[in-house]
Amino acid sequence: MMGSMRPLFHPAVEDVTVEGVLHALSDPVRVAIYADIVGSGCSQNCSTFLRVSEKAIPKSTLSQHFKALREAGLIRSERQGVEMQNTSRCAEIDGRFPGLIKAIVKAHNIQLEGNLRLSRAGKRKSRKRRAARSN
Amino acid sequence: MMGSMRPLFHPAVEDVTVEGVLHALSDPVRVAIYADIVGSGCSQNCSTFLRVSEKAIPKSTLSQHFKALREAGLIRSERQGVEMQNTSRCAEIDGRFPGLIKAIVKAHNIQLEGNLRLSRAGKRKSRKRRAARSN
DNA sequence: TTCATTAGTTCGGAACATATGAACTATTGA
DNA sequence: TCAATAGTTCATATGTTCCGAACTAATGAA
Repeated sequence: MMGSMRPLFHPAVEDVTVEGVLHALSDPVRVAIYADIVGSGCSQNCSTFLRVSEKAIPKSTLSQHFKALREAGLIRSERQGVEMQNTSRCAEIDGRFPGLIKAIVKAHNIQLEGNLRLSRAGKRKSRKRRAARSN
Repeated sequence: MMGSMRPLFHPAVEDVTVEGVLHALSDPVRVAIYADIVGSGCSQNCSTFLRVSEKAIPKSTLSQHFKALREAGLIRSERQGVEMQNTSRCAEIDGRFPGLIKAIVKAHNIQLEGNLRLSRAGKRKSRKRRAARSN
């Protein structure tokens, strides 16, 4: 039987807001997913991310995360057979907010590298000491 | 009687996270406040923002917003007599995440201009039409 | 000192948001 | 028609945010 699922909602670029974008990317799982989609260049399906940064994500939660990215205008999701292809809309968004996406993804990668360095060094929790030093 | 209030908590730059920054700035009131502090160059007290973008903000809520900006590492707050001076830490953050803050503030200003243009044009709610066009 | 004023914080509960297991829909291939 | 795969939706438990009321802190005047 031919399915008649309504197509997913995608906002027009003009309706994309800075707050919306920042909120969508303010979740560690979502930035990780998004940075990966942007970085890979090609489209990715949801299940690729059933584990993200060493952590398992339930698929209902993943689905919500993709919805959040989609409704913020960050990705475009299209069904391709049994699975969903998610592609970044960063070119479009860059037209409206030049440099924004690039800066965020870059910052995310800088942070990732820092975390790697720390965990290689053996994570001797120095956070409190640093905070104290700074006030 | 001399007060002995514990100084406010400020994270060290090394502990500032992208997610933290994005979350703090994903609130329309907070980006507006922050963009203003960054844009003005000089430090601002809280009460300056009892109205933000045409809207009154209760002072307890404002206090929470400043706490959020402070704990994300975006501003430094210091008591100066009876009031609080809030200064941007964007130079520090730029050292860790080059270009991030500038891109966000710029995007916020682009969006502000767009809103102005729209409201001058008489807001004939064209959002749905645009969304439909885009999917 | 005591009081009033100004500026901001904290508390508590209501309103809102998010995460996730269970049940569902859609597509494909056997 | 059925099983398998991929994702969505729903209900709800858990978390977060907002905001009025009550509080603390500093200052200046009486």
